[in-house]
Amino acid sequence: MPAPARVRDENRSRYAILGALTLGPKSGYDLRQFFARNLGFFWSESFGQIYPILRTLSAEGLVESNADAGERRRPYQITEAGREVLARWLAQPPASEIGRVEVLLKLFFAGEAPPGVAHAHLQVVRAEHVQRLAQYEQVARRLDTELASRDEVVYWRVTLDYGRRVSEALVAWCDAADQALRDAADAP
Amino acid sequence: MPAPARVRDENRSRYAILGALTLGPKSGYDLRQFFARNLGFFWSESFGQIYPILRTLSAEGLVESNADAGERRRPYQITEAGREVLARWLAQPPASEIGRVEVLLKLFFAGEAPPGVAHAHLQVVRAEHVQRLAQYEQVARRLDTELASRDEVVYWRVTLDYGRRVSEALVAWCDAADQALRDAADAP
DNA sequence: TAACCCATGTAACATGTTACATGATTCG
DNA sequence: CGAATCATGTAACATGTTACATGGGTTA
Repeated sequence: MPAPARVRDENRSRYAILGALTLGPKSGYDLRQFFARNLGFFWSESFGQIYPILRTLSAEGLVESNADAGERRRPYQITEAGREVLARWLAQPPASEIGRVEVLLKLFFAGEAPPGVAHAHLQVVRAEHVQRLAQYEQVARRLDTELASRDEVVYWRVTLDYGRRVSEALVAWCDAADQALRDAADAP
Repeated sequence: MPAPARVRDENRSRYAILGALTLGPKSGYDLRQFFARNLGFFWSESFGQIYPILRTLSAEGLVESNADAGERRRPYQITEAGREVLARWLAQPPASEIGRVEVLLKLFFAGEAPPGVAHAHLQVVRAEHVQRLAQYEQVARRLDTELASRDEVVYWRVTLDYGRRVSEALVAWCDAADQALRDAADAP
């Protein structure tokens, strides 16, 4: 018998999965797609997390599945107990982000790198956020049409707006930073 | 004999430590403080990482220490080989950030939470970034005075500016999001 | 001398991704 | 039928934090 995959209470992936299931029953495969398609830039889950967590959530009675083991698809749905556990977590103050921003590490020490490296990195970051902004516009259109009537749409718009504002700020930052590097190179 | 702590080439903490050592010799304790004080919002390292990594870097000849084992302080300095390895890493394109933003997860599913939760979360985030902005101003003053003459200061300013712009964008986002939630509550 | 910071280090745990194994189904 | 995709699942690895153990130095 394999050791039961212990999953602590604080594990955020648990709650991400419970949250996704409030929008309708989903299999492990569906969950993966849900995160990739709807929250890709802010959250992701891999199969290596999803399947074990679904099993423990099921053992705890927070989700359930009608499908028998071995069946082709095993969609899970959230239980009433699961909704309560989720609601409690949602109400806790959010942990502050202590992100590790690789490009900033590379820029901070860019004096050790060949010249031009900082500029190249800024171009990469800029292009990425320009592309994100385009994708956000697609999502915005969906929120204004097919999803506009849903109660939760205001929360989804707010989430989207976070992404838009951050990406806009970072595009502007890339431009300003590039200019600052040029100025410093001109007047040494 | 304990199994040697394997540390892969791609481990970013290695390079963060090498980078910090380009600014002068540092012990494990110093390194921890260096990250906390200078890069706290963008990068952090814990002792559990620092000490084992210092040992492997030393075994690889990328850093060295004059102190004997057991001495009170063991400051390490980067070697020429270390500088080369670091420079190679710095020149690689930065990995794109696939951050997991807890507050966005909580807002996305806030329809499942008691009313008022979203508002409370936004206030927490707002306060945090207002505070960050104040700290950034302190750093800005140091960059304009004692550190102004250093060659690398332009890179440090750029790093700081990233933080400023993101925090400013997020304060504005909190205000706008709060307003949007109020509007939605008024006109249901 | 007791309390507190400095400093190094380890072990246990938590969390997460990647790569693989396996097989069903669909579609050209 | 062969290739691609759907779908579940596991094992190995990578990375990281937290909590603890240990002891030297400083100062009230």
